[in-house]
Amino acid sequence: MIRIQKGTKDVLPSESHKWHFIEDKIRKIALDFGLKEIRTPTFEATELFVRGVGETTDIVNKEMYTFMDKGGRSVTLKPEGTAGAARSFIENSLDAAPQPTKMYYITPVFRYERPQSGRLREHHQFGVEFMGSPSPLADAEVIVIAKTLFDRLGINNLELNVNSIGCPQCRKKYNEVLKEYLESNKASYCETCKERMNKNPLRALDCKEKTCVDLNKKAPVVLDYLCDKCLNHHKELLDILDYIGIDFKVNPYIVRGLDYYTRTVFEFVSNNIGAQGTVCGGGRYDNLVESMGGKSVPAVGFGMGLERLIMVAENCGVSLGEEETPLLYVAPLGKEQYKEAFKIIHNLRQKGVSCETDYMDRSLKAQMKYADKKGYRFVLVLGENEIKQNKAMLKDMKNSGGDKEISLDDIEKYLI
RNA sequence: GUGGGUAUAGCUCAGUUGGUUAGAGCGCCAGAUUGUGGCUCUGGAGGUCGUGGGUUCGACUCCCACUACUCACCCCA
Repeated sequence: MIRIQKGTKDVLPSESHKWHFIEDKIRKIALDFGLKEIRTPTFEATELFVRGVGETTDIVNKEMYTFMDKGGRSVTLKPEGTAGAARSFIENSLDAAPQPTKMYYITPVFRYERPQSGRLREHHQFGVEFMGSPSPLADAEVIVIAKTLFDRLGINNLELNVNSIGCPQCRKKYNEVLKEYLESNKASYCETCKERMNKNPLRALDCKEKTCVDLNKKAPVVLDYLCDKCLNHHKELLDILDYIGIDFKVNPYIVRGLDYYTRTVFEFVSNNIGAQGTVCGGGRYDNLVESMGGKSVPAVGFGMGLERLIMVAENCGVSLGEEETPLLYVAPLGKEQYKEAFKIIHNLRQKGVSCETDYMDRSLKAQMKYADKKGYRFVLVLGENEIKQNKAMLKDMKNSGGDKEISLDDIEKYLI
């Protein structure tokens, strides 16, 4: 038997309705917020992600699905959604349309990692990208979009963490000070933090080791090193969030693992889906479009892991809709009635009625069981007499008193 | 890439100090006076006990290796 690939998942017929439910909510939110969907290819030139996501990131260094195609091109399965959206924005001159450009997508993304709870090699993201506005109102609206989805799904136990990592100028200054502090306490930090000092000093602040946590309490904080413009941007965002009543926590330790972020970074975190608790992560990326060869276009966005979202919903008892059930099951009694049953359902479907009949050659009793298990609301029993008289009993499966005799000519009128 | 745990029916799991035909519940199929679902009862199908070695008269059970799954680290949604 050939088995499914490591870190990938089937969405089975019994659970696909959950995805439809969430996708419907997302599309409604897109309408409410003025977002249009963008669909970019599943694979792109490897170079796009190397330059977009950042050469030093783990995603690019060890997690990409990269291969040579038959024409000798190096291509990569998208490891995130922003780079492709930015590429398309530039390539199609989307800045020629009224700005800002507000886009969303629902897409699979691929990363070669060791799977664990809440982490897959192929997962799906709902992403939002706002291109063209430097305003903290754009940051706020992006955050509100994510929050609105959680609210409309009934998920209310996520914590919003907000931080600013400044622009390249103030971040550079901060990185030096931080590195100095880390180095001066190097002996006391854990092994992984010692490595982080060179690779990505900010990450050391997020360490969970007790000794590191204690040391970090005295470490310099990014917010103290922001330039005036970055600090104002940050303050304005917090002010807006406060003003409209969005709960959040300023968390100077949150750091995103993609190089393109500037200023605002944020996460919605859950504490009941295991170690990988970040359901949504995003922030501002004011330099990405320009660095990829476009104009200087400020932007802000997020990615939300849909598998994680479903885990959160299920772990806190939130319903993700119900399986849709069809309307009418037509049960033929014998060989002579099968063709007539098939014709009846054929005609009803032209009128938009969802219906089904048997072709497993089952007894009436077995057909009744089948109709019950599949959740049919009505069953029409079709025997020799019924066809002769052009009348049959319509059985109401939910309410046994509701059975009635109907004409076979206008069945659809009786299906409520 | 590193560490821990697990592997028996489609699913969830029992299986005694190693003992001969490997079990249960759920699900699936069929039946309970022959044209009526849900509840109940009866029967049936379905397993080379993850794979390969080893110990033993005998291994689902003990040992080793491999593989897969899983949780965690790193990192990320």
